[in-house]
Amino acid sequence: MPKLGMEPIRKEALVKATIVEIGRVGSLDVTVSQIAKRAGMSSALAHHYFGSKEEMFLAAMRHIMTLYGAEVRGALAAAEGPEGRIRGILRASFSPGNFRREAVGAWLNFWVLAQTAPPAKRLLAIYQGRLRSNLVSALRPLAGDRAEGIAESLGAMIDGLYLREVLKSGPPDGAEAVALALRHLEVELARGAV
Amino acid sequence: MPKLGMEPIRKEALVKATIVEIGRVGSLDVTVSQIAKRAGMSSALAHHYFGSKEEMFLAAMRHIMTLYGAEVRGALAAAEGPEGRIRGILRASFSPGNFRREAVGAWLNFWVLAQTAPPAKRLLAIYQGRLRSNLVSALRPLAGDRAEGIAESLGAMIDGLYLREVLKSGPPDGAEAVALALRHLEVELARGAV
DNA sequence: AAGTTTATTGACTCGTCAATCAACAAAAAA
DNA sequence: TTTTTTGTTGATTGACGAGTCAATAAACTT
Repeated sequence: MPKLGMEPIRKEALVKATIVEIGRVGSLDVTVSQIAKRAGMSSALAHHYFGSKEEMFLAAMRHIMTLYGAEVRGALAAAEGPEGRIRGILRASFSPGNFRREAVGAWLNFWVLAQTAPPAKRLLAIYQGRLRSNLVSALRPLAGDRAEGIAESLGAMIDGLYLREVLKSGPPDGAEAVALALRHLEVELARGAV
Repeated sequence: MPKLGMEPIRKEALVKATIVEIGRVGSLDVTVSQIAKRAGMSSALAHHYFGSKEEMFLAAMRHIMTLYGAEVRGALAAAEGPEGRIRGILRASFSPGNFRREAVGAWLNFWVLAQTAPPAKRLLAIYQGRLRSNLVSALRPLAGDRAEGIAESLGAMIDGLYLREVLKSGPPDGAEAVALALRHLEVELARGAV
């Protein structure tokens, strides 16, 4: 039965199952067996490919970040002018793919892990650095030396909206989140113009 | 040796130890033994007084929220005018007592729990309701029917700043957080005036 | 004095789960 | 064809930890 070249297929299945299960249970307390079962294999195989549960979760987060990064790059390429670029970043942040329950739940648990686990901390730093740099470079032409500060507060706003998304009951509403973030931005820029 | 009337003393010690240990370990995976040890008693006694680990953690969060609530009430009583009231709420949110590492770490883990544990969910809803109502009533005279929207975005901002606080390394800096939140507010209000 | 309530803990139960291992199967390489 | 590499799992290990319990003791009640 063993077909060759299963590794990437299995890994992808595990990564997706990890996200689903963590979203379902709401914490990192999911067992490897649960994840493996959802991915259609034994827990031993999951360990075989990833070595440890933490490694599995980190791979899942890398996957989420990769998708997000691709969406941001797409939006940046299509955007016209600095303001369009910022709108693009924000819309990507709250797009249905990234702002869905499971992904946001994964983020929440990732934050917990990043407090103490160095690999998670590093990964988070990379992500935050990219977001920050994207925001700053788009803001620079609009806000000059206020770019850093605005990027900072926009970043906090985005995180806060993610957090509220996990905590609220009811269906996700990316549109409202984008609206709030955009209003914040708009208002900051308007202030600069004054 | 048993002195009577130990219950409140033990409970308080446990509540404080819970916060410290969760802050130290960074997750809810602290053992009851660790907490009990820090509080200077056996784990059996901790179970005797609280029944379960979750109950213990909820008591810790109630404690944190009580302190915060007291500080907010104090600030509101001393504040002059609606804008002063909002500033008071924000300053209380980021005061050294509430914005310290341990407390913020406890919040992060509380959010995780509130995703799924109904008692935590209820407690969070109560807290969020109070914050929202405080903000809205202070904002009403300044922003009229935009009060709800501003309260919403200010709330998200506060959560986001808390989150960033746990994640960043280095000493806590409540002052900068207040500054960011106040700027956000100021800018929202300025926009209303236009 | 006898009985009850409160405080306290060491020892134990019971369950769970990450990680490992031995073993089996099929494809590819030699 | 033998050997090696890749895929796969059931069973097991080993550790850990929440919650219970029996037992001990001091204080308070009657």
